[in-house]
Amino acid sequence: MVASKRLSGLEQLVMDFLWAGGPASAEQVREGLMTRHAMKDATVRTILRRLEEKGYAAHVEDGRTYIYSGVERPENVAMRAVRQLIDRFWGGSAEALVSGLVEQEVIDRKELAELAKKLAKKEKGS
Amino acid sequence: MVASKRLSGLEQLVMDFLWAGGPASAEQVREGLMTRHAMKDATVRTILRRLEEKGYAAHVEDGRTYIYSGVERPENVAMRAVRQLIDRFWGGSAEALVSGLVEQEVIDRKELAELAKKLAKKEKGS
DNA sequence: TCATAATGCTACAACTTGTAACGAAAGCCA
DNA sequence: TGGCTTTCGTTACAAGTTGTAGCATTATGA
Repeated sequence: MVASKRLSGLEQLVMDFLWAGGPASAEQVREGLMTRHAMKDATVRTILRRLEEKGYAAHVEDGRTYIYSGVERPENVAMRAVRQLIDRFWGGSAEALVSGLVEQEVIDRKELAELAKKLAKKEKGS
Repeated sequence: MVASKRLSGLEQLVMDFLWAGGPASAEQVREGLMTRHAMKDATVRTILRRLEEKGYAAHVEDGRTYIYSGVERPENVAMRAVRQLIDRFWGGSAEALVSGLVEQEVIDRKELAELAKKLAKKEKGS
């Protein structure tokens, strides 16, 4: 199943935690997010359950404990999100997005040139 | 005000229409979206009103008719969305996003190189 | 003045979101 | 072995969002 439904703010927070920190139990998630967003035990569990329902997370059992992790790698989720934006705003052209990044000075022309060069080399290498 | 709240599916559809087709009356929006999503007159109006509340659209009056249009240019909205993704998934590095686009073959190495060259030239020109 | 067109105001059921209580089962320690 | 603790399953619930629209009001032109 492809994780495609939208995530709420809290759901995003939890997924980010899992993506950044790797697999974790409900309690570990709760502790890890403590400072940024305090929650009761039951609340974290609800969020994790919903993330499973939406297809973003899954768990394996370690004794009596559920260990949750992201189903897909974040790169894939991220890329799907970017593709959607490209389709919606740049008519499907990734080049147009890159141009936009340069025009809006999110990325520097020089750096882009360097990067392009580096990536071109990499091709020969692989 | 900065349009920052999330848009629902239908709200997105309507904004896309306004962005693509320029300013339009409620009736024009309804007709324009007819095939993709039929709605009663009152429904379109509700959506347009909500888009105004959320700061995405605004209207001017033409006689008794309201003409709606996007408050911000789509490029800006798009770029903000992309930036958010970059922060969330690529730790704020636009370069990392571009690398990802190449790795996932959303954009071709050669094309990127061409584009980078073209953009570098453009700089001198401007 | 009467039909028409456009807006304003209000409503409402279904779904989502954040928050959590309560209870059951399963180990662990005295 | 009988609680105490941990962990999960089930259920709830108010507030907000979403899609959908009815009805009243007000200009406007014939």
